[in-house]
Amino acid sequence: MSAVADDNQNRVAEALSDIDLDGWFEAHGRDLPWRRTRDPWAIVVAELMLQQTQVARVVERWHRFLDRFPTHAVCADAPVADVIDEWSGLGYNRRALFLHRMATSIEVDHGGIFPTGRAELLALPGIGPYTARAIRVFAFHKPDAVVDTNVARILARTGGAPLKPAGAQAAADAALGSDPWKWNQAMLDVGAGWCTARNPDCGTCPFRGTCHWYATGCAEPDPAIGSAGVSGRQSTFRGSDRQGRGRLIDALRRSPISDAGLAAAMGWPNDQARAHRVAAGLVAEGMVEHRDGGYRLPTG
DNA sequence: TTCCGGGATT
DNA sequence: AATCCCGGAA
Repeated sequence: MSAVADDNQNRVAEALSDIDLDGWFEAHGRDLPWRRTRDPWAIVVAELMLQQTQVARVVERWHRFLDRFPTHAVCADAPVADVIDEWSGLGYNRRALFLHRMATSIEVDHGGIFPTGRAELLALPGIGPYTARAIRVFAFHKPDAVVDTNVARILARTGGAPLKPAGAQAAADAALGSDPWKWNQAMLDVGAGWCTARNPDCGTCPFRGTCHWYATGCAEPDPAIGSAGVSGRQSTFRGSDRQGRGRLIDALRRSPISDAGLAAAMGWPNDQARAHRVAAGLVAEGMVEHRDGGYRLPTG
């Protein structure tokens, strides 16, 4: 934690520390399948999926993915195309690529042993500050506090004011309870089910007695808006490069596409230039191969 | 029909 | 700061 914690961080830590989150979790926490394992591979697969897909739909896909790639070694030995294929419908397909590269790195760089250090985890493809801490606490019971957008929203609201980037993580670190696993899972559940972005359920929230925003009658503006780590608005999907990329990857899951068929596959039959530009980006990322006059998913 | 969520990367 | 995906809610 920061040595120069400001008043807002201190308010957050006090507001959170007054609550028995472990007890709350026992009574109200969600019983999710990835909470029944401590296998780091199973947990990292869940965390990557949860970065982009809602819990209800991840459950089935998590089981299916692990049936096909039960260990990082199995995943590393499989063609990248198989992992991208299994990712179908989940969105943000490059995370399938990251998962395959991660599995390979664990084999090649870590002797097949899943690393536990924050720096080693951060160096793995697709793992950032949140996921590194999530692996450490959910697989290895290390005393880390995770800050995703849900937790960041709780921090800002309980303190009653927006936090700066360093302040959000520091406040969570300072508030971390004696059972880090339960504390973090409880925070994620409160953020997802009570302290929601729209229409928060303050009446039954475990923090209603200590939340500074609730004490003000939830006065506008919502302190979570613009606070560090809280996601904001996003660009439209319709007509975006992302949409064309998604269409191409989906087409390539079925069969290779010739240069001549590229624009149509991406949904831009009248814009060859755009199709080839966006496809070139996918090639550069390693999501797609271009050879023999066509595009295909990478086999390596 | 538009809006919303979600962390990592460049 | 912008980009990356898709389904479900509003």
